[in-house]
Amino acid sequence: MTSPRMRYREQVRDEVKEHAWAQVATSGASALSLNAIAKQMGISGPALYRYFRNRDELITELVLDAYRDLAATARAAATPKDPRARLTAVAAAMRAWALEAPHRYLLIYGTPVPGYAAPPEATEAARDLMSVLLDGFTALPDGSPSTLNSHLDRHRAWSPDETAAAAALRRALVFWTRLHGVVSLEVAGHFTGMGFDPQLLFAAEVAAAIDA
Amino acid sequence: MTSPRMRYREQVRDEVKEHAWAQVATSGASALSLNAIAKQMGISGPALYRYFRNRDELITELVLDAYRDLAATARAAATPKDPRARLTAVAAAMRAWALEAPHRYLLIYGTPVPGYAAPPEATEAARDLMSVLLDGFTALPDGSPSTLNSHLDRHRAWSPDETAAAAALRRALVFWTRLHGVVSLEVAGHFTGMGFDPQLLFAAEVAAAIDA
DNA sequence: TACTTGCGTTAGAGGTTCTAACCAATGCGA
DNA sequence: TCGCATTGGTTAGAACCTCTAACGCAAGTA
Repeated sequence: MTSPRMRYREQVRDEVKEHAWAQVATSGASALSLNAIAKQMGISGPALYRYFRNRDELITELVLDAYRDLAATARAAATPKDPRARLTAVAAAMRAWALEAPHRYLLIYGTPVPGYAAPPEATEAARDLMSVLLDGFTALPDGSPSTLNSHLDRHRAWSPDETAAAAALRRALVFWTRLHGVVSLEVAGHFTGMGFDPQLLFAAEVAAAIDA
Repeated sequence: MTSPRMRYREQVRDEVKEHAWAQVATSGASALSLNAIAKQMGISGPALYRYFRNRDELITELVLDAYRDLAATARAAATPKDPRARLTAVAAAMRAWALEAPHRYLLIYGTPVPGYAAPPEATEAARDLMSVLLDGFTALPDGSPSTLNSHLDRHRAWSPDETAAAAALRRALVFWTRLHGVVSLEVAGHFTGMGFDPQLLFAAEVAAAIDA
């Protein structure tokens, strides 16, 4: 099924994406230029439109790749048997992933392009990530009681696990938002100049979220 | 000191900014076009360069205005005597401010433009905002003990209040990151389609942060 | 009243995305 | 093995964008 043409096509697409990532890393997604990528590859601008319908499609692919990579990274880090240690490891892996390439994280969680709708595959990857978190919390006692529990019990459409306890849903959600709170401020540079060590704040928040 | 020319200049600058805000709200900051603004104002493109050195300078002004407005909004909401009620009110006001104009919030806390350095006035406004939070927590008992406290006590350069207790610093910081965690995901649309009510999650997180 | 300063203009350079039209080469079916 | 459709490259060009240069008019100032 993989005709030589298909193979070549995939190869070129990958090469384009590689250059795109390099450009995103240095100049951000908003400055991504198909023309510049073409020039780097030694071909002429419009040639790229044989491989990507337009700039948005390329960016969408990058977003999707990032989503899937983050989910895979989280899942790969979930090795410890003890749920607490597992969640801690997952959190650390996610932060490391974000710091490794800040703009990759921001491509997912930063300013969205208005009018841009995330493709279904993105929500799928998001669910996959959530299931890693949920897996940790279902193996843990309920945590402190919360009025949120019953609400989430009634609105659990987003949950990757139909049978998960409401308390686990709540804690996974909170884990996510708190982790994102610290990491997103860190990668966006809002801590620079403040003087403290973000790592310590992060660790404290993760520990608190695990017992929330 | 306000010569008629100065007055006119300020008036035009304000009008430009108004159009810029409208454009940011609908198409995001990355799509902001000086040319389009000029056309809307009935003048020709390059004329705007008499008022703003370049596109970046305009955006910087928008960012600054947003920063100051957020800080002022938070301060204005800090009316209740009871510190808990005060912090709750401040949090609600900040969330409302974000939801009122998502792109205004994202202009501050979203994806930063690489190579863009926040002007000193921005950090000033950030400190002002922080002082509102700090004011709430200094009026509250220390909360749960944390290893972070001593670290922050040693790295308190960012604190608007020299004499604030380390525990208050920690809790203000945590309040900020948690609030941002929920609000930023909400305004970026990451909760849409999940089905639950972000308001309830927010309220729960604020309550938890106040007692952190 | 004379003059400097500031604000507007158009022209244009150089960048972008993306479409249209064309051509060569590649791989596939007959 | 040959013919041909498909694919991937090309250039030209339209319609945007930012920003500079050069110029002229109309203000406020001395």
